[in-house]
Amino acid sequence: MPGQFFTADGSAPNFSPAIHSQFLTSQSRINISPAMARPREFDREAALGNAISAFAEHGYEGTSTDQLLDAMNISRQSLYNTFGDKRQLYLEALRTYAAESMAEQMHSLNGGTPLKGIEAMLNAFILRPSKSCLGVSAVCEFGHSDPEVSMLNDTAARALRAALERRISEGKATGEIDGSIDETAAAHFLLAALSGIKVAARGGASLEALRDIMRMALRSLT
Amino acid sequence: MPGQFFTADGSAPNFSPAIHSQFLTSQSRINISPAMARPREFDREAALGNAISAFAEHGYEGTSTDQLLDAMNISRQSLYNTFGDKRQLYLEALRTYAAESMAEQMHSLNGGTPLKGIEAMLNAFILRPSKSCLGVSAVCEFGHSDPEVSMLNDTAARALRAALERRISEGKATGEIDGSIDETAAAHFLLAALSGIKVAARGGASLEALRDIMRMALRSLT
DNA sequence: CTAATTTTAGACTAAATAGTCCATAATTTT
DNA sequence: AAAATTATGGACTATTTAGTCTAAAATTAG
Repeated sequence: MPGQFFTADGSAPNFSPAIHSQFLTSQSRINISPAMARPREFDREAALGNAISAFAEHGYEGTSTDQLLDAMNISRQSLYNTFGDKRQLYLEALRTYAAESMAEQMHSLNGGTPLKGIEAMLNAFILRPSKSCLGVSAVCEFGHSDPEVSMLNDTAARALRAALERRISEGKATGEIDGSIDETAAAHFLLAALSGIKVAARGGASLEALRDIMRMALRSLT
Repeated sequence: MPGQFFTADGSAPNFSPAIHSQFLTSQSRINISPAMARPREFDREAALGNAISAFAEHGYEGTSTDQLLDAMNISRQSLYNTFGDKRQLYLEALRTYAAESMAEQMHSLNGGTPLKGIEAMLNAFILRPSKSCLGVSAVCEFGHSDPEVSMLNDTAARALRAALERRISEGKATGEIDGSIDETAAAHFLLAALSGIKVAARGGASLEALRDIMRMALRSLT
């Protein structure tokens, strides 16, 4: 099928344009001539997941390209061909991490009653095997000095706060959450409580300590 | 006065042994021979303070020696003579930052009623001109992978939690804080709330948002 | 099979980085 | 004033880093 979009491993073309448009010229993945190329041997998603872990563990500046190659189990050339450069890889890692963790959090948040949903959202992180969060890492490393990084973090935070506000309103309506609470304030607070849990976990806090934090945070809603 | 301890600028000898013993051999600040040397022209504390700001703003890996020189306003040689190397400078910065912020927090915490003290402690960070915290930065950058960094952070956290527990007990006794609250859990929570405020501030949250977080955190105590 | 194309591994490059060295200037005791 | 000593600035070095290039292997269409 000449002229068709193509990915080596047979997976979906995956042309989220915001992500990949920048690579198109240099990679020219559009096939015009007849002969096909050797397909990619590694799993792009898996490699990206390993990059996410590496960056979350050591930060952007603290992760060398050699470390990335090692963690991702791909060759140097594959990294640059597939992900552009270190910064583009980082931005894609952050974008992907934000999307994935957002999906998980939304899923937890929207299950059960409003209060149970909020509890599940906080608890989801506590139950996670890895205790490092690329989002918090990025905020701490860059503050709001890097516009692209900030944009990704701000967008994710805004979406999560909006979802929290909706759930809090709902909880107020059912009486599960104190009617005098301001939704915006509570949403800010719960996001901060989640960050607090993440920082504590990153510092080596016990599961019991993390549960303490969660329980006390929930107390403020009733 | 031969054989006497000496600091160039006439300030106190400042031999907190835990801090400086490591430099003694390489610096040999003990004066035996008669002639005196040129005194240091820069203010050690001020230079260290600037290093703290630089590290807090960009992290350990993200701050180059050139950036440090620039921020501290000293020469390359002075940095290495006075502080050892980049890592020793970082550790001293972290140690000094921890001591100073601990002193401030203790001061706020122990003023007024227990609840007012806790509020003042949280509010102290909100009111601070600089919104970056070297402690949180270090935890996020290194997790608990670096023993020396971890030790400094853990010690500071333990001390602050102990102080919080005492104040919470006091508040329970006076009835200002709900008697059913577990001191340890509440101390864990308040420290996490402070971290949450710091991460939010680092991400560019408004003062109003930070106050929201503080108010909601205090709500959980009553 | 052959041609076309891309992956992979590893050599290579240019820049940045941490840390050292050296000559000069400055300061204090004798 | 002279000697001793140390701070300073800048040149210097060795290492690491991000990123490029090359050559061989692999894979698929024709």
